[in-house]
Amino acid sequence: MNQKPQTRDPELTRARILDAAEALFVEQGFSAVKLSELARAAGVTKSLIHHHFGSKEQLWQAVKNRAFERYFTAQMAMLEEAKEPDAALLRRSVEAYFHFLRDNPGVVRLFAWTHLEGDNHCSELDSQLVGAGAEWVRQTQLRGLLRDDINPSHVIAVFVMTCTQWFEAKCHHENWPGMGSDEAFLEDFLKIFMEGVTPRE
Amino acid sequence: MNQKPQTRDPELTRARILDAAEALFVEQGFSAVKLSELARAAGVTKSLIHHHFGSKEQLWQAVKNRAFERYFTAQMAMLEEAKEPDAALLRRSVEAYFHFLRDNPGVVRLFAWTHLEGDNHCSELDSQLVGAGAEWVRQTQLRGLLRDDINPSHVIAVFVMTCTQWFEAKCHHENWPGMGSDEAFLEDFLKIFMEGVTPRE
DNA sequence: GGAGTAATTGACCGGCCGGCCAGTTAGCGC
DNA sequence: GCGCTAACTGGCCGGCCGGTCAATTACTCC
Repeated sequence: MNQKPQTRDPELTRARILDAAEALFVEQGFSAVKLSELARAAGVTKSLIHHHFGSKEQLWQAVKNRAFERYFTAQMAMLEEAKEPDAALLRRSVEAYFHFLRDNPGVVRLFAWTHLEGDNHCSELDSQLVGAGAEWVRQTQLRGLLRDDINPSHVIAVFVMTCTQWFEAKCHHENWPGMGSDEAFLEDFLKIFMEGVTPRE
Repeated sequence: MNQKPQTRDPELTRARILDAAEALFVEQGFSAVKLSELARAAGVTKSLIHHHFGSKEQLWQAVKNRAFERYFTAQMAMLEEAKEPDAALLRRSVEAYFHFLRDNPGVVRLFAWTHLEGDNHCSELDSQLVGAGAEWVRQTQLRGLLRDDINPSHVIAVFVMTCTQWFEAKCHHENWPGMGSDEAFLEDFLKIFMEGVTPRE
């Protein structure tokens, strides 16, 4: 580093390291990232990374914690904005979740890396989300607005997983014949999903 | 190697290397696997791996090609066994696919590693499967047995993606409150999915 | 203004990696 | 039986990794 005066701002330094680390870990996964490359991207030296985070592994844990905390906070905010639970709200929630993932592809990739390493630490946060969402579905079922022969957690799981996999596998399914755009797929998924969870007359 | 006589069987050697490689690559991903560990698991030396496959990267490509070819062949066989397309056949196909993935967790993981590295080579094989499946859905729609306002490829995509993500994210969602077993989830998914694709009277 | 601390740096280290090389030998064809 | 080739081995190498260490210095507190 030769241009910026060596002023001290440890909080800013930690944030820059975490930002650079997140970008590289999301793109390449833990093992493929080199600390020398990460240091360069963050504008610091490797020693400083060790000073602030201890080790590469601890930095990786910090990146995941920060990202999942952010995800949790954003989802909780959406949940708390929700009005009276009914079928229309469920539909809007699915749309919002789909658009959130579309706008945050890093989240999707981070989940995939985390699943592959068998790390279920993210459940500690998002199980509260799923629990709250399931309670919401249960209330809507009690009011007769959603069919009540389906496990409410499974209702949440179906749309969360379909949306997540859509964005994880984009490089794969975009070559399948006849596949439509993000919005076209969302529309079709909602047709199936909303019809499937609505009680029959 | 000290016990087995050094008999020569290059086909067997290649198969042993590929088997060991697949197991380790599926578990750890390309970057984290060391050739020394792989050689030990295969019962050969590193030099022999280079002799047969050229490089670590080429071995990884060979592993993926072999695995996706196997997946393709198995799915094609199931497609060709299929009787007259109707809603019951769609249901049985979803069940069969779910059980295939349950019994082959390595396939799910290999797809996830492949997606993360942005490799869409697997599309070259399975786009034929999706095309055939979509044509099958289209015929069923024409007969009035499935609702015809949904893109047939999206019908295939919805169940393929939900099933895949269910097994990829198992370590994650098994901690969500209220979640059921594999079969319980499959039952609920089928309730939603089959109701969603069936035409209303 | 000086002492002390923590932020920050650059050099260095031991370990380990992927790949290569020289050598051995199983086995096949003549 | 011999020549030849490809299967197979063990040692070695240069490069690069994660992490450490000694040193510098920004900055705070007294």
